[in-house]
Amino acid sequence: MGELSPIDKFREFLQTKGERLTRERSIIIEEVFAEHEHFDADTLVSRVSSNKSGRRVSRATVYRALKLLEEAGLLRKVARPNGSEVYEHDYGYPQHDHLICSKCGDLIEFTNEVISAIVEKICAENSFIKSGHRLEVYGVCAKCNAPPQRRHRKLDLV
Amino acid sequence: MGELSPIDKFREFLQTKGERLTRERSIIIEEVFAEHEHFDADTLVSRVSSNKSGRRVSRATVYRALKLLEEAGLLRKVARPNGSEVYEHDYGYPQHDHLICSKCGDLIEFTNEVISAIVEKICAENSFIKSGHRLEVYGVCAKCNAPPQRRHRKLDLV
DNA sequence: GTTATTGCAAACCATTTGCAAGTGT
DNA sequence: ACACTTGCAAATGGTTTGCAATAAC
Repeated sequence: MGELSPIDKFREFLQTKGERLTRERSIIIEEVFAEHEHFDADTLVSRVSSNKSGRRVSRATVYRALKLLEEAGLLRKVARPNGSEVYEHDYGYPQHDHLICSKCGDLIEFTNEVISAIVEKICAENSFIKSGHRLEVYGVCAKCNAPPQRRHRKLDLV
Repeated sequence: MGELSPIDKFREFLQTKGERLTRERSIIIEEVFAEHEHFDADTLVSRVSSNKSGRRVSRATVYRALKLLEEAGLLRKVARPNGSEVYEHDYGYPQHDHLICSKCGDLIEFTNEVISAIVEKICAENSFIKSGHRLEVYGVCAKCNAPPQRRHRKLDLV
């Protein structure tokens, strides 16, 4: 069985709900899956506004589509580095968690099977039916934590 | 060295910032530490409004105080079961994480040292200076997942 | 043709903020 | 006295929604 492409998965999802794959939704999903990186609603709104097709998609429609994409299992919210939620692909990508830099806002992904296993065990012990988890580690990334770098380092050589 | 009470810890914190322990802040911290349970800003607002002393504390002041209590290390945000953030005591309580029931909104605490250890290791590997973490497990708790209980079970015995 | 979807602008909701009056040290 | 804090009401900012026009099936 070949894996469905995101858009086909979405089409399938919409069909089971009696909803429609509109031009706007196609544009949105195309932008969302153009690259595998984290994004927030606002960023997506500007990306679909400057869309090559010249067609604009309203903010409201983007928000409505994001909700559907989450429901469909194509996206998931993973963090809120600066207040607003950040999404990432949740279709065809392995489970992972994030280190969140409080200075630059960067998300660093990591995977760890042991954590997942422990979470499973804890759920079992509590008769808790897990649907997912989110592990966010806060702190400062290596880059931001580097010693105050000499500015204009090249000048030292002059 | 005896542990400071929350209010003493707060007083100390305020002093180092050149800020004051006002009546309003005292009322708030008393309410916050009256019992060890999760709460959100809105709940706290109503609790300090129906305060026994008859004195009201405004919503703005509660929000300002919550921010200070977090800064002081007395409170931490732990989850957002229904959108709004939930606080809990973070002074004198051991590190733990939560199972979050999507039906009843309950938070079930659990502790696991292995998870903390793994998180430490991952941070080290990434030269990430950790300040804290938050592990939220989503799903349905045992209570909500129970088979639709016969209503009025006692009637069976009649 | 019927029903879902869009864009707009207004509504929402939690949280934050400016400011004048009040309070802690 | 002085600087910090309060309450109020208005502002904010991200997200949602009612509705008439429009598009998918």
